[in-house]
Amino acid sequence: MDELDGRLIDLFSADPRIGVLEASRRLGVARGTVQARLDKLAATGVVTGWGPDLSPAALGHPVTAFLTLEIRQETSGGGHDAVAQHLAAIPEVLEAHTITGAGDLWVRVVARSNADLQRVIDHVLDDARIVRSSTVIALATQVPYRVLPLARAVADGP
Amino acid sequence: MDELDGRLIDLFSADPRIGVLEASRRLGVARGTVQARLDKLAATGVVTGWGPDLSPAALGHPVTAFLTLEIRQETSGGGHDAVAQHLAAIPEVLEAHTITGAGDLWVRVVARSNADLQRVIDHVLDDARIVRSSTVIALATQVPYRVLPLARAVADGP
DNA sequence: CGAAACGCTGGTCAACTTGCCCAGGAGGAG
DNA sequence: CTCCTCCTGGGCAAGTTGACCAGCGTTTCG
Repeated sequence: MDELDGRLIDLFSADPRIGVLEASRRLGVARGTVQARLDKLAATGVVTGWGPDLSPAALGHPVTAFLTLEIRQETSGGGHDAVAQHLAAIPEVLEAHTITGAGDLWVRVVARSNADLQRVIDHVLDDARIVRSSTVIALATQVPYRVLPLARAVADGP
Repeated sequence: MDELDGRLIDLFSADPRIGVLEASRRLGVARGTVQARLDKLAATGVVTGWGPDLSPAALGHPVTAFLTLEIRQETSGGGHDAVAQHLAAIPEVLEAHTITGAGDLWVRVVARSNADLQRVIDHVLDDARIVRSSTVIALATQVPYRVLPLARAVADGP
């Protein structure tokens, strides 16, 4: 991940349609170099995919909420994984992580409206292993999700 | 956003390199149709981009944490935006939203290690408008970020 | 009912890009 | 010094793209 990789990612993030040849022209390097760098970035896992970025809002789900779930402590284990499976089956669940604290789970959900959010939450909580939950609603996005600045910082060196 | 759009997004998510022609072959529709659908999906904002997906972990930042910030109440307003600008300047800040509750801000950060996380948090809190903060560290990802299931649900109808 | 609008098909065309190959040069490591 | 890695610049066949077009079935609307 050197400075050329940084400029390469910058370029493709700003203009993903350009293709390898055009990128090599803009960066002033040979086409083979661009191909090799892209292959390496994919091989090292820095670039995980080129799929389309989807907007939940444009899909009719403009409401985002964060749920914090408390999971029943079980000596048999597997409680987390079982709940995770339950969550993964709900399309409105976009993301879920275990977090520090008393065996808690953090979940990002979206919904069509505040009323619809109630339905989604009910669906999420429909699992006996969930003991308690709290909900906060995201009002506005101050910083949209982004990794590019981090990539720049890493590429431009410490 | 009908069923064909759903299959189209599915296809390009699973195999972004295929191109319009190959997609039309696999879906059994004319090439012009695929082009028109993709144009429309982009025009309606459902597909916001085709940029490379970057992995913070592969960039050397495997530690994810969520910060909840309490912002000083100001009658002059603009406190949120000013803090947002402060946050946007920090590469390790991947995302920030205002949330319900007492004027709070929710922030996602990454760091190179738990020790490095301290440095990042210090950096985030270096703003006089931030009154209080709490931190939780993400231990494991139970459900990775995804929008595809939601897109399928929307496409396949209510 | 009839007409217009719309979306899809299946075809053409030139221009471009891709994937793959190669030999050679520059720079660092042993 | 020599090996090794990376980058360059070139060439090739095959494939893809973007832009068109006429035709046709369906839906919408006056």
